[in-house]
Amino acid sequence: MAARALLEEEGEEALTMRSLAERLGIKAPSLYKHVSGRQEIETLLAAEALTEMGETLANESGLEAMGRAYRTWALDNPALYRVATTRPLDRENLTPGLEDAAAAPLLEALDGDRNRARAFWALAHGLVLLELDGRFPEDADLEAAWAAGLG
Amino acid sequence: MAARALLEEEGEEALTMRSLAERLGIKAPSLYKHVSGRQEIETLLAAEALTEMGETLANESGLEAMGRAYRTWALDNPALYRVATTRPLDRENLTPGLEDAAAAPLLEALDGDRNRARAFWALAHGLVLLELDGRFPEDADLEAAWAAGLG
DNA sequence: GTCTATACCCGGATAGAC
DNA sequence: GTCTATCCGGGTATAGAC
Repeated sequence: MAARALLEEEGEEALTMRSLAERLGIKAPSLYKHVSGRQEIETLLAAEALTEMGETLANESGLEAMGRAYRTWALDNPALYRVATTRPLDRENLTPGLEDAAAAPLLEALDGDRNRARAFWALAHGLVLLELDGRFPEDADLEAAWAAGLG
Repeated sequence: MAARALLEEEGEEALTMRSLAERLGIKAPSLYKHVSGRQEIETLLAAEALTEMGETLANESGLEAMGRAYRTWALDNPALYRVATTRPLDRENLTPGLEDAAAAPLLEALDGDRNRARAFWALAHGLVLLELDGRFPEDADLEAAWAAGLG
């Protein structure tokens, strides 16, 4: 989708109906013939991101590898990561099962322990967001922080 | 500060120069005689939040108790929590040492292990944000997730 | 499906009078 | 330290012609 490229090239706030239209070579009002509004675009983006993140984790074995893959994906797609994870999900307009499918690889790696899966997700989410927001000192050894959290 | 009450009563987006002025019974342009702009207000709020969070953790012993206290503070001050933690810190305009002071109690509880302290913070931050954003299922046992992460 | 025109709302910030 | 008047920018979305 064009929205994704716009998001990553110009940042989260640049995703507006006007700039998206401009990128597509049309005028903003024309967008409403294709989507119902901004919310729908964000839901589509979140779905795409969740699917990709699930696939990424499915390719790894072991918590350490999954953590590394999670971080890499997020740092490679920071704006999309935020759109997909830092706001309430519009579950009513999301393909049923998509959210669970994205979480499945991790849950399997943890033998179905949902509490540990939630804790792992939160740890990874927190580490990624704090890194993206520049909250750690410049000289912080983030690999070591990940290792400390997973150990 | 009046900004804090506004934030918690009406949400993060309600913190505008106009609405803050209205709450103070003056007009928006008058605010600029007291602060340089919106950024300064956010920095003051972040400083207040960090101080309080540090004090809150200083009153607890043990990681479990600190986790509980962290969560409680964040859920009691969700909008302020976000202002203070989900954006880059304007360190140049923050009292020197304030950031370190807020982190000190946790660092001490972990015998100065910065990596474990960063992992703990990230875990707590992730759990809080995912909870605030409604990302966990309604029936999720979040106490158990916290316990799983700290165990 | 695209356009133009437009309505409507919001925001941060400044100038200059009092 | 407050006001009024204003500038300038931004956003979502609709109506109606083509």
